[in-house]
Amino acid sequence: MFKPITIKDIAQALELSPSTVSRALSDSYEINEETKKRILEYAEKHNYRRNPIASSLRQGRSYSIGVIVCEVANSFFSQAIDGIESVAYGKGYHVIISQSHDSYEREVVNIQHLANRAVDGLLISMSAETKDFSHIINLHDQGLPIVFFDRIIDTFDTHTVTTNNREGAKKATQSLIDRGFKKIAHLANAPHLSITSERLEGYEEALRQNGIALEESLIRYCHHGGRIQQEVEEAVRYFLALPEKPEAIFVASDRLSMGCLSAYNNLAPKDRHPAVAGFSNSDVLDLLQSDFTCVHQPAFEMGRMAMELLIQLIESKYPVYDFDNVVLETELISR
Amino acid sequence: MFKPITIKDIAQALELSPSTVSRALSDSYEINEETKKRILEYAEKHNYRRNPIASSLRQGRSYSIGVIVCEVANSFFSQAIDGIESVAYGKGYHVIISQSHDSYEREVVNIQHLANRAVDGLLISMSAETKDFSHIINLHDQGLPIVFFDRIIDTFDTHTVTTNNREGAKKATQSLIDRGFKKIAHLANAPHLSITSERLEGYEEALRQNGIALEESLIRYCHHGGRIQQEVEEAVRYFLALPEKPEAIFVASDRLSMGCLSAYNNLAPKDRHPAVAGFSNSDVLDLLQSDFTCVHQPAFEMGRMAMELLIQLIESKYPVYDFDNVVLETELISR
DNA sequence: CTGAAAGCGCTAACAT
DNA sequence: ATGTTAGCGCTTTCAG
Repeated sequence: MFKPITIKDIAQALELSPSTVSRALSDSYEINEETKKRILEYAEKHNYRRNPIASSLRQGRSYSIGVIVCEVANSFFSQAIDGIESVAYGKGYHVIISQSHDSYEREVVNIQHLANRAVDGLLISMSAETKDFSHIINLHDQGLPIVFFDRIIDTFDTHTVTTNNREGAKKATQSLIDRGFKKIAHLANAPHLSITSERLEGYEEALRQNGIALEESLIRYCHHGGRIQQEVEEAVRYFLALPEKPEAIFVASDRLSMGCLSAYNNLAPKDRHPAVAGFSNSDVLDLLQSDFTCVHQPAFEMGRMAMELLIQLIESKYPVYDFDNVVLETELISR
Repeated sequence: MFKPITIKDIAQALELSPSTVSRALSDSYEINEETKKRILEYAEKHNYRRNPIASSLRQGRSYSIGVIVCEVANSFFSQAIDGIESVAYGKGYHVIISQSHDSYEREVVNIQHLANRAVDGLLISMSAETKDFSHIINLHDQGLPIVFFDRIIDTFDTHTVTTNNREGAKKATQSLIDRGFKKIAHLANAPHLSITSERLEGYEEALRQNGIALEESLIRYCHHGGRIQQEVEEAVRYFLALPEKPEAIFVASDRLSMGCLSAYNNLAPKDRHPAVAGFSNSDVLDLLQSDFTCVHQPAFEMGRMAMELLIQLIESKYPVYDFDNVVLETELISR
């Protein structure tokens, strides 16, 4: 029904060859300024748009990259995506976003889908459920450039962008200790995530340095990253049922904080809510609980960096063997 | 570096022609079951993936659709996207998400980008800032299928999916009246949005039916849809400075509710906060203010429907002149 | 039921 | 500085 104008049409109209037109449109130095101007003007006037599909097929590149995150409705990831896009658009790349919803199955399907869709590279933050990495390793082995951010696989030779999770967790826990709390619980993410163990370490270190004994019974994991509110509620019920209830909780993520505060709201009167500190990039969570202290990750910057590293990989003429593992610092926002 | 296997490779290996292989792979009835099986098995074994770019070029279709929303970090839109994806994946379409951040400029750029990127159709929810629709009209005139959802342009002949905004607003306002409030303000979205006038109508209707005089001075618009927190704060300051402060506010959107509650938190002691009811698909807003009554839109369903209508347009053999304007009901969730 | 051949729109090596 | 030609991988007439 609608037939866009092609390079051939322009060539015909201007009595030139398609190659000349193609070159002029990509501003090749070989083309006479005069001719170039004529072509550009004609193209502009007739609203010519390069057909990216044909171009991709010819060049073997799609100028699009895929992003896999657990969900976009999450402050951290939406900010990271903004960072990714800020770089991508500038360099002529298109960003295709895909959500795993922290489900292993959907992650596999989506990654296949994207790879299949001929993206030039992948930006991945692992789903909480994923324990088997073969679907990613396969693609990587086949030569698809991949950069991990936030939730990484450490047994993987490629660029990564993370935050200093250990230090962030330590700061958050320390802030609770400074407020006089001793019995500090930890609501953790899925155990096999990179961020989980790092944040756990920071929590433990803070306790140790303050001479507080670590109690395993005060640590609860959420195997689906809080995707299922029930698992968070169970953890909260557990805390509430303890003979010695925690005075404070260090929560590992935004989503968990949300679920945790919500569960306490439902299950216990306000005066029995513990103090909470946790990782969060939300701009509303502090409203929920006015004394909510949060560890803020530089999400935008992380997205930016990850995208830049990915483009580096994609555009490198030679195989890259030297990988960057960027670690950015967190910021503690206390009230 | 990485060279995927092609139809030609399979044809060569099996001593068949590429056309036979192609047909077998798309399960054509013309192909001998035996041959088909051989081909499918070989393809499977060698991990063949159809090159979607070549396929698109040939077929003149990309099997991808573009979605433009103001932002994904918004419960309503993220739920709508889930709905869109649920249909898209089932029908073999790919979804490319793009955010306008309620900025006219970004909306134009992104829509161009998507159209340029050869999507088969567009699912659009207008940005709050957009008053000039020519960028969309152009594409539509060129034959690009477009379906609007939530924030529509009514002077546009195509399918639309919305909620009954008037009725929803009326219910929310009525709930405030039922709680005994008489002086009810309205914090509205950008004035030129379709949803804004409809929700305003509902608000006015509820007041009228209860014999409450409409006071223009109690209505404040946020021209950037609350994208700029400052504009929300200004409105709240305005309400707080009124000689007769509103006892309750009907807020037009999630984002505005967030900003509004946040602003009150910062600007006034808790006992001076008005009751609030508003449109929202958030699962946390009620935690902010326990008596927050919200009008919930069937976001997932809206996304689903919009996508189905779009596919209908795309796959229709003949030009479509008969358009559906689906209106779904809202649900009032009161506390 | 299978094959040959053309072509989607663009680009790049190889002329000239 | 411009043109010729071939081909990316796939689909689809048309022919057998």
